[in-house]
Amino acid sequence: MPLEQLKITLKQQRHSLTTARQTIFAALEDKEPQTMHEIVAACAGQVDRASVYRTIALYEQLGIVQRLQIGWKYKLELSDSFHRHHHHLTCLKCGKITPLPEDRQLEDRLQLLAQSQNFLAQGHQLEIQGLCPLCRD
Amino acid sequence: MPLEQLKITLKQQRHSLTTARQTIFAALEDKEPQTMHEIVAACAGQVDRASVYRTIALYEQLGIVQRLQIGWKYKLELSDSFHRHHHHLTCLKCGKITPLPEDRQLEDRLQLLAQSQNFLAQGHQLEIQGLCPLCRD
DNA sequence: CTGCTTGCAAATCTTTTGCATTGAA
DNA sequence: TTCAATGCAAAAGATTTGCAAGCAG
Repeated sequence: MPLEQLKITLKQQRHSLTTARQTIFAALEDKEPQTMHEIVAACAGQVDRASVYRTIALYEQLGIVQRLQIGWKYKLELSDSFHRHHHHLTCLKCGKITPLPEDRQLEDRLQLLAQSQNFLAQGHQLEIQGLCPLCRD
Repeated sequence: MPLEQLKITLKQQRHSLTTARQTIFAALEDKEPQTMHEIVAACAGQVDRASVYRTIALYEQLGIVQRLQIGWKYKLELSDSFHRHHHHLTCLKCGKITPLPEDRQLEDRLQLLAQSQNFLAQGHQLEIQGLCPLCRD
């Protein structure tokens, strides 16, 4: 149960599980990556804008959410501990975001590339832009 | 000569090569990716903030510069027509950005992945985050 | 209870726009 | 000369902060 995992993660770092934090978590669960604006809207009437920002910052710090560059602006989604690690395809025409299935070969290659530069890789972000099946015609 | 290429690209789309545009181009040439703030600072006294924004927007539209998510904020650099296509490694500790050599195998894999979803890939962005050789110790 | 969280309002920072003026072709 | 491009100032939008009040543990 993902809510359970949220609770544990917060507890571990001595943060409390408030209703505002649950609301924001719920707004992110099982959704495509969203903009701050969308998250604030989703919590309208329940959580103040400032608290959304504060909570998202906390969640990023605790590795609960991750920020992605999707097209022009950044968007937010639950991180790999809550979703399976994945990347996205963005349609440049209609803006639709499609998750990519995990690809071992790709992941291994990235690890190797980092090593070739003597870097200790800890994470990565990838976005492929193009036209979705519907828009490519 | 890159300046020549800038001139041609602008002419083709019926845009003129002004001194402001040259200044901004020069500020981007042979540099690591920069924030808007840095570009504005680099042009201080020569080009107004508003013109920097307008010019960068034009350059993105014409494919002269590209926007990257580097760590927390986005940064800008000349695009692949002016630089060789590449990706970056970002050090999470010192913030240093290192370009990665082009990797055919990686690029092919990405193309294949997009195809598997019936997407027409037109571009992609990749950032690997980790610790650079100096900070990993 | 007690201190961490929140809401609210105000302050900052970033980006965009309107408009009169300037400059490239 | 002519219209696109620029500077300046003001508007709009996004994010952050101070502080008193509220809630979780």
